[in-house]
Amino acid sequence: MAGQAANERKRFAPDERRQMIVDEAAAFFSEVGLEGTTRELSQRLGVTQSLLYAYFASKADLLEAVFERVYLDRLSPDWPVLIADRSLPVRERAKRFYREYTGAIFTYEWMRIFMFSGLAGAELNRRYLGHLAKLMLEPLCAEMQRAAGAKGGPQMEDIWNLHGGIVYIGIRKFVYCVPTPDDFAPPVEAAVDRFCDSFGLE
Amino acid sequence: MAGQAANERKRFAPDERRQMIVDEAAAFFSEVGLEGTTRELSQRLGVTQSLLYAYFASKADLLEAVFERVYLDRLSPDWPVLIADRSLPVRERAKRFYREYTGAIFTYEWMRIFMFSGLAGAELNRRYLGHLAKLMLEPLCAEMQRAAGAKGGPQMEDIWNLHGGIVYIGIRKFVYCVPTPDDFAPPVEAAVDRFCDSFGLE
DNA sequence: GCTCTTATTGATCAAATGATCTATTATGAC
DNA sequence: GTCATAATAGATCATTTGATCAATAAGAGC
Repeated sequence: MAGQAANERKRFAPDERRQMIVDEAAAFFSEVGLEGTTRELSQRLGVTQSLLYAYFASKADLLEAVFERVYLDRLSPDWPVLIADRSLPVRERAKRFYREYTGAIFTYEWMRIFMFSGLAGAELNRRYLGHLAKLMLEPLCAEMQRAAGAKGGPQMEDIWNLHGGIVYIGIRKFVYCVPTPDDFAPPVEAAVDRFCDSFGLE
Repeated sequence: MAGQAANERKRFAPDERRQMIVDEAAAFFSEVGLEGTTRELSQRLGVTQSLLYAYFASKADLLEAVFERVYLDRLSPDWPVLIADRSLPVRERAKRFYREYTGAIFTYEWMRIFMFSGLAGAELNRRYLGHLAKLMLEPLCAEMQRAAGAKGGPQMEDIWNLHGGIVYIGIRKFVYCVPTPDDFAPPVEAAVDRFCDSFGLE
């Protein structure tokens, strides 16, 4: 059961092989944590451990590549446009944004790698949250304030509360591994609805 | 700078020493993660690594003791009583509960150990969440439904949304290490208020 | 002050792990 | 088919790490 037909040496172009490694590494480290061993990863790739070091100078180097792959392009450039689109009620914009946003990040890999790296104190996490706030949440907050007018809309801390309530669904599912609704859309929309209701937003 | 006056051997009663170890272990593992080494822990205790094995059969055994110490008695028996106390409006009950609950769990140690062990798949986490739901959240949900009457109160998934929005404050602070309000009470109360408002609860 | 119990130390083992280096061989170019 | 390039394997090193055990000495009781 140890090494079956493992001696079939297959040769790949460097770019292709590199991507194979990063892909599998993302899946692997999201499962077992950032301290997963290079040996176990190489086994899952059907490849020698030493091969990893032909593509990455160190394990930290490989992890950095994983972070980049996982974080990169998760924040769609369409979302700031959507949030600023005043032809739609803010409520509808918020719903669409969070439907798409949760669709993008509610995956086993993303949720867990984000948590693992957050706990490890990765600077990348704070940078990501900073971008998210600046590009999506602060504009959303401003749009809601504008729509609320004299009634006084939400402050950023309120927006973070909305955000947290929604993201927590993913945490329950992928970090705590407890049952959640199969379809995320209904609870997400309900959360946005309640939030808008409480601020009297259209 | 290595070992100063480290050869001062101090003797403690077993119970006392055991508690010293568990206390320091909780602080240690919450910082560096569950893969922190027994050697580094023993250094912080000013004690030999082998001493740890005089009190715990294995590292897993020590970790279990840490989990127990961190989780035990976090859920106050007063809370179910508070939640069921119909001499107060549900809104007020919910506020008090979450003020006290966040006061109990919003610590560096608790938040991070809970995350670390959650990611590690610890059964203890799911059991804790099960207890929390059964003893606090489900009764709270029922009380809110009762108070809402014909208007139709929240479902459990709504309660989880309220809960998540509040807990997320602690996650931001202790896991992601990003700025949060110094005083948790205002955002917590605001979240409960919005939630109750949206369900038309007194 | 002496003795006895046992909390604690120091040395050590075996396995695991990140990393390196040379030998091998698959693949494309001609 | 032959050759040269370089992708890959295999062996190996130096640390790290969980765990064990005999030796030591701190502190209580007499």
